[in-house]
Amino acid sequence: MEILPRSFFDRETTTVAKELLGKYLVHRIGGVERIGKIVEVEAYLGDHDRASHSSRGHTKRTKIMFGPPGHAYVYMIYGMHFCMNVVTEREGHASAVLLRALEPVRNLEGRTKGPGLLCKAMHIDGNMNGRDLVSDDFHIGSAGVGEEPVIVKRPRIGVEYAGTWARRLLRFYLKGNPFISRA
DNA sequence: TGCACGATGAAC
DNA sequence: TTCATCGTGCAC
Repeated sequence: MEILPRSFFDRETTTVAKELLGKYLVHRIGGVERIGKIVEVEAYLGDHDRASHSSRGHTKRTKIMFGPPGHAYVYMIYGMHFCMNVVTEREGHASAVLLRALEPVRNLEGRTKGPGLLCKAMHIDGNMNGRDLVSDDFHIGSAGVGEEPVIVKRPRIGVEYAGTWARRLLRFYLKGNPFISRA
C-alpha cells in the first residue's frame, strides 16, 4: 500500500473527493493499525460554499481548512460526535472532503456508516485536528490501480440551510456498496 | 457574557 | 419524529 502524496490533495476538490473513493484510511495508534476503505464522501468547495464551515471566514475552528492541503480537519458536532475532513487545494483556499463512511478492512470494531461512527471506529478525535496526513501513522493509502468504480452523485446530507448550495450534487459514494450511510 | 444552533446517531 | 449535549460564532 502506497501513501498518497501531498500533490494528490492539492487539486480541485470534487476531483479529490471522487478519487478518494476506494482508497484506504489508515491510523496507527497504541500499537494497533486500523484500516477502512473509503466508500462515501462529500466535497466542501471553499468559503463561497454556503454549506461549508469556511463560509464563516477564517476563524479559530476553520483555520485548518484555510491551511495547506493534505491535513485533517476534525471538528465536534452536536456536542458528542467527531467528523473528519481531508483539506484540499492550495493554502488560502478553504476547501475539504468530509469522510462519511468506511468499509471495515482491519481492526475496526463497531459501525462505520456515518461520519461520527467512522471517527469512533478509527479512534479519531479532536486531538487529530490539524494533523498532517502525509505521515506514516495517519494517512490515506492506495492499493494500486483497480477497475474504474461506478460513482453515485447525490446532494449533501444535513445542509438544507445552504440555499442553492444544498442542491449541488457534491456527495459521492460507491454504487452498491453495503456500507453507505444512507441511500 | 449570553444564546441559538448544528456537515449526527439512537431511541421511540 | 424527538432528543442528547457542548463548542462555535455572533449578537448584545
